Amino acid sequence: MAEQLDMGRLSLHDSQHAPGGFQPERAAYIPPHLRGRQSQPGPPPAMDGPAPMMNGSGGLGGSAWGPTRAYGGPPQQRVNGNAGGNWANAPNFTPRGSDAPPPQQPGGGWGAAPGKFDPNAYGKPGAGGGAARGSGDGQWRDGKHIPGPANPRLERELFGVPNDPSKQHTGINFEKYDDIPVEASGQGVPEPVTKFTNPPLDDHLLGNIELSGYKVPTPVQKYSIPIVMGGRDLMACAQTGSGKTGGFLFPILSQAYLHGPTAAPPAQAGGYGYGRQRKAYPTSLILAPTRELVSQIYDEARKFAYRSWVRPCVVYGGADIGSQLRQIERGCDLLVATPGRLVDLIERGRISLQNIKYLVLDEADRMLDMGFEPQIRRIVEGEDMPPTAGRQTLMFSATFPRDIQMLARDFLKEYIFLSVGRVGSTSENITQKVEYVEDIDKRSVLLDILHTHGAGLTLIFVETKRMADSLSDFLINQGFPATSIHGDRTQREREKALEMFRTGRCPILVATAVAARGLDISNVQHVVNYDLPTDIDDYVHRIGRTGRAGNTGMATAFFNRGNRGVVRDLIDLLKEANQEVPSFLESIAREGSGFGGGRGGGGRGRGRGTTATRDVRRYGGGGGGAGGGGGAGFGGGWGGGASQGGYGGYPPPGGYGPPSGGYGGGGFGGGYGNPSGPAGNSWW
DNA sequence: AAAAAAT
Repeated sequence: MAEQLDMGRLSLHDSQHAPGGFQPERAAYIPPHLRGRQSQPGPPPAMDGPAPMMNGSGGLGGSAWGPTRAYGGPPQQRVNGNAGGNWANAPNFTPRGSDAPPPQQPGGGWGAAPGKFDPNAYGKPGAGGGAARGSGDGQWRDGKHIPGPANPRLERELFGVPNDPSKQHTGINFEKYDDIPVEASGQGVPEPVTKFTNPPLDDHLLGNIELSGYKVPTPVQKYSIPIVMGGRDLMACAQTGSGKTGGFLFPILSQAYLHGPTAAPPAQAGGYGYGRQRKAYPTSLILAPTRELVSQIYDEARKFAYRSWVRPCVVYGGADIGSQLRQIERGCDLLVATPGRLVDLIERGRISLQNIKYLVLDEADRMLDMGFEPQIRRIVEGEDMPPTAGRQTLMFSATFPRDIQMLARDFLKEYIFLSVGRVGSTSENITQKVEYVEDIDKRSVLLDILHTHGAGLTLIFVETKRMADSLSDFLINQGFPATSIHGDRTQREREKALEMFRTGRCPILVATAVAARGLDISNVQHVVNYDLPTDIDDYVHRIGRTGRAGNTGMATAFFNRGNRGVVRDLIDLLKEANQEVPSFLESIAREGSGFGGGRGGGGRGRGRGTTATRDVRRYGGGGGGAGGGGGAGFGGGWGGGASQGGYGGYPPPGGYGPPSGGYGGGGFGGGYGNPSGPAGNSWW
């Protein structure tokens, strides 16, 4: 079945093939070591003049960074002008090309005089000009970034029409984010930036940021930009909505624009016959857990890569692999992927990681929850990815349990630890209500709510896929324009449901956890937790779907005794957000069995169960911490010796700072680096 | 307990 999402995504590129022009059946692929080399006889033109516009000739770009554009179009050559280039600021990185200069490099290859390549090297006279490709159709030449031509149509697609609410950016930016607490620790933390300016950011990137409508960096971005641009590894505890996508895309792309592609081709033995090895060598890899998330990141990347020489690609399962392969073949500098599909492509020999300079693991905790650890380890440690010293690694995770610490220890080098406050917790623009509703009454109470708050988008969370189906069926039978999204629906159905919801044609969406995190849907007016999650972090994520972008939002939760496991966390959260705490919550909390409210005992004690964000190297390194004393008031954290008890309240009332007696001993049970106890994410 | 993810 054709995947609508995929088709939609790829149609851009497809439509950019030269109309009636050169359109080979398979993308012609120039192996990286042959790029930057003449494919046709003829003297190389002078390189010092302005970049020749190659209208009417298909540009077969030359970049060791990634495969080349094979189709006709405006200038696409990305000739390697910076020999030995190393735009990653990563220290100790040796361009591979200098180790293994490939044969047949007339006119100098890697390590030769910069800027002496032939911009016309891959001109294909008569190949016919096509529409500008937009993202990634700029060039790198003579050590300079030469952006592609403006493309109004694409600009509208990427950035939207001004004042079109359906295209407005949500969840980021806005000065109100300034009150999100951020704490950075580690050796040599650079000063945060306060604005989007050059320096340190590249002008072309700044232009795209402006087109995107972002005015001020979010707190994560203020810190991550100088950290990443300074060549440092980063472990950031931050959640969706904090602007972390920009937090890694901005510095990565800025470096790419400032320093150009690496001139190093992948050193590889064996023949490269044309059309034989069609392998992509991306320089940035971003891994994320869900298809929706990688799509979203890709969409952002396309904006910020607009007219640049960096070409973003996305791959994920459930969609036609053929079209993804073709997309990759046309050039792949920055790859956004779910782990499974990436492994598949690596196995097929279509992607090599040996040019990776930037590795980003987004929502790392979620990826481990979903069982991706083997694939992730394989990708990072078991393939041809450069070792930690040869790349820059950025990890983002909402929480920092033991297994994530292990991952950080194995994947990162001397990293800076960034702890970013929870967006939802500080904002009071979400009105949270908790109602006591027995299971059998939920439907009728929901109908009441839908009748009362008719206008606007309503997102309803349930726990099971079956419930999602039955509830949306019920609502439809009751005459409500509802649809549903969950993991048993096809990718196409999911996309369709989201689109119907986004556009308001189906203003009621019943969702499982698949939609809880990461989805940036604007204008959600009301989030109903029809079934409360068992994890308060999930609750925070869910209600974070509303009240975004400075709008006010409403969140209603149906609570009954089946949810008493979260009652303590819920109360704390409501108080923290200055919300009313219904008295039944307090009394049910008192019914609870004393210590820990049933949570801590199993060994997961996680402070209040919310995002725990301590830099273990500072606060938890000692091996002896016996599960943390669980400071007064933090219900969890009594897990006993091997738990992570007491390691973290979320920003304690007094803000960040060294842990004081108030919250636990800060002991990570068995100690950082020693996997003796139960796994950090064990079931309870 | 559920969900998601390569085929």
